[in-house]
Amino acid sequence: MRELTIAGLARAGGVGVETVRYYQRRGLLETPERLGSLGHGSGVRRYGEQDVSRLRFIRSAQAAGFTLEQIAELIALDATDDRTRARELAKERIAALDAKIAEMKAARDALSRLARACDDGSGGPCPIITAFEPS
Amino acid sequence: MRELTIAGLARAGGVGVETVRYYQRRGLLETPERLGSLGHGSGVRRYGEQDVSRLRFIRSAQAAGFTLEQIAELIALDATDDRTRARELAKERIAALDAKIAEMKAARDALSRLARACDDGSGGPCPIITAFEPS
DNA sequence: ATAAGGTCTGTACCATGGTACGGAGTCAAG
DNA sequence: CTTGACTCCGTACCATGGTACAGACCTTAT
Repeated sequence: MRELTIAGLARAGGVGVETVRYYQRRGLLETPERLGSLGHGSGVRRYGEQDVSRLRFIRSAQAAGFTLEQIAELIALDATDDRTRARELAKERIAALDAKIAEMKAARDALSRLARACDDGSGGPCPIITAFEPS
Repeated sequence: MRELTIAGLARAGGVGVETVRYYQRRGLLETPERLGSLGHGSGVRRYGEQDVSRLRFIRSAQAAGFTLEQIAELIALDATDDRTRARELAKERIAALDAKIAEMKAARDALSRLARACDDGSGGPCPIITAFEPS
């Protein structure tokens, strides 16, 4: 454990080094002490499994639509045991996610209709703008 | 037709006046001539049904994940009859949408698991970060 | 022991999608 | 014919989530 340099951590999380540093600045990832090979405290930072899983969590939570600020709260929350708040945030996000998913499905269907209408075979119109009008 | 002022158009589209102007600057909405009550060309711009439906289209397309730049292309495309390109864009976006929807469903399920785990009833743990790990 | 390549810090810059504001002009009601 | 609300225009500013240096330092292989 604690064997990765920042580049390794970034690779493991599928992000760039600068992004890791950015998350550190935002308080989403820790910035461990710089450890020299002889303990003189001015070496390089090392990261381990904890950090990798935290980084992956950040990416997943982003995919779930949480902002970085909310993710910071989730991480803080993970350390405490405030189940009530955790559930609250989860439920809020589930509702938002459900709404967004429905919206995207509707958009998907509109696009699907559009693609079919604009098939070269049919001689009909291919009206992009009206394709999104409430059908 | 062509009876709305910019505030009316904005209201009809559910956006702010500044947003309408922004879309005009981006070339997504037209900026008609300023018409004075006596035709002296220095009055106020008026907007009609076309503009409203265009504005609504912009919002829907945004919900579908198109960027404003892509939306500009869609609008331009709507005027031409390039069915091939229209289909292409639609299909691209459908694929992206499908991927995103799947991702969001996965996130939703992770959150759902989390909310259940953090139910006050269960005495178990309420581990936010690990809730997102590939189950 | 030196050179190459990664790290660290600070700061600057970027794209996207707005939002705000000052100052001048215009319109509509009283 | 004034007053208040709205419009127009230009420009500045904002939040979010990064991305990109430069210059100094550290580590590692040769």
